[in-house]
Amino acid sequence: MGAMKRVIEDYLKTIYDLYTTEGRVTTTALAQRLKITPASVTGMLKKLARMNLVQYERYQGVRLTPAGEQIALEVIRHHRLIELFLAQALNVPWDQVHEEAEKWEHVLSEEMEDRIDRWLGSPKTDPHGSPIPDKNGKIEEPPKVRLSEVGPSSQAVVAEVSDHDPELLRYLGKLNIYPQTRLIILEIEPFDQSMHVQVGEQTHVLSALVTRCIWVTGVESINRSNDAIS
Amino acid sequence: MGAMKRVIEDYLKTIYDLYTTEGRVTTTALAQRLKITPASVTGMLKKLARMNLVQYERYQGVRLTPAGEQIALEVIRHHRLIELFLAQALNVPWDQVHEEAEKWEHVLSEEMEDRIDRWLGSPKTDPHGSPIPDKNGKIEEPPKVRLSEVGPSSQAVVAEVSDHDPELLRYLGKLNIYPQTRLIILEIEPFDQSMHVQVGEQTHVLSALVTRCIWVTGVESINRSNDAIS
DNA sequence: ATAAAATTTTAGGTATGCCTAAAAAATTTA
DNA sequence: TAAATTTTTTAGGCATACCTAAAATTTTAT
Repeated sequence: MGAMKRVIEDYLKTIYDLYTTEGRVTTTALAQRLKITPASVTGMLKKLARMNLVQYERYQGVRLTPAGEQIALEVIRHHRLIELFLAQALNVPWDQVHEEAEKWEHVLSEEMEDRIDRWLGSPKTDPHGSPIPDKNGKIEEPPKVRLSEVGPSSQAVVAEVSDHDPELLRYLGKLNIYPQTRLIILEIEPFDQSMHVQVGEQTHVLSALVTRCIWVTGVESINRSNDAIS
Repeated sequence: MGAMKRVIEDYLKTIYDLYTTEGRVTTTALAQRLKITPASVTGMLKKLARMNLVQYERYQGVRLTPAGEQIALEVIRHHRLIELFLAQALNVPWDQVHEEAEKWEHVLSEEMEDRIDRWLGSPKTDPHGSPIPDKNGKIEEPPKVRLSEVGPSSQAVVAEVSDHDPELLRYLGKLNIYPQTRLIILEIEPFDQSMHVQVGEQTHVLSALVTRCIWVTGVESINRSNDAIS
């Protein structure tokens, strides 16, 4: 039982991701993410439960067991190390590294994982700012909020950016918005929540669709009457 | 028809290899290489024939069609580029690159293939001296002979070394025998064909098992009475 | 040339991961 | 709270790549 390594790893990784972002992992959500039918998901969850990788009760959703979580974190570590390696070693643009890492993550040996980690100097985050779990599966999730939650007249630093849509990443790249970039939130249109944001010397207007995909830390409001805004 | 990319590519690659080294590709030989039963091979060959990747007639062995050969050469190109990239970018010892490349070769995108090729400067051979097919599937096989075929009192240059056995590669590494290494064949024991070979300043005795795994070019006999051998 | 041996194929079967359609359970709405 | 809706599961199937055992064919030996 358990021949198709790739499939199992994709289930566990996706369950981990849904659990940490949504809180609850439903059959339908998994089916959508994995692009298969809910019926197939139910069948597979039973198998994963028999392998002690997930805790599953009918109609109650799934959770990872410690064994399942360990595998999920290993795959995520692979994924993020590969993303950063592709970006740094081969100069692959940040909007392309995700798709490739989706495939490489399942075939990377421990030995190569270690070598890549050493080559990169044991990095803490990938090109999108996502934290890289360490060898023991420990992952540091620093507190962060969506840019869409930040009020006007404040500043913040980009922590992480959604990595699934290459189009979004190319757009942000054009705007010079990357992890670590300092943003100044000038004002917010009440009508559609679009946000006037200053990046370096330039000002951009970001739609709510975009600000929801950007996570920031170190939010501070700018109270003093500002000298050179107008 | 044709879901399991990895399996198909492994068949085609193995057929290509057996065809170029043995001349004829039998069901049993394929079964041994792929570590499955001959019955399974027969079944798969029928499928590959229906996909127009091989030419197959019962009891007559297989050959690749042009379409099959193209895929085989693409996989081989992936494999050898990856081997060299691992060796050069990550310092992976030459006895370990093969195993990793066996897995990576099936998940490498064209885009990354190109990037790796450019990073390496469009190399002609992999770490074991095997020629790397170009983008169009053209592969240059320079004439070469097994070291075991070379007579005594001659010199030659290592062209290629069998890459399947890590143990052998570690042994050759210890002896400083790599592609491009100049060898001087001093004498050959008539009893077991073991060969006295000079590498740089050192002399080693290589068993026939080893000399059959080393391919050389530029064989020249050394006729003049030599000054400093004894 | 025929018998013996080896190779290859056929026949029938398994596990896997997916599917559709229908039934069961949970959730939402009125 | 009951009815309507949505979600989830069950039941039954399909293709894939593999297997074993037996039959067919080819090759080798005498």
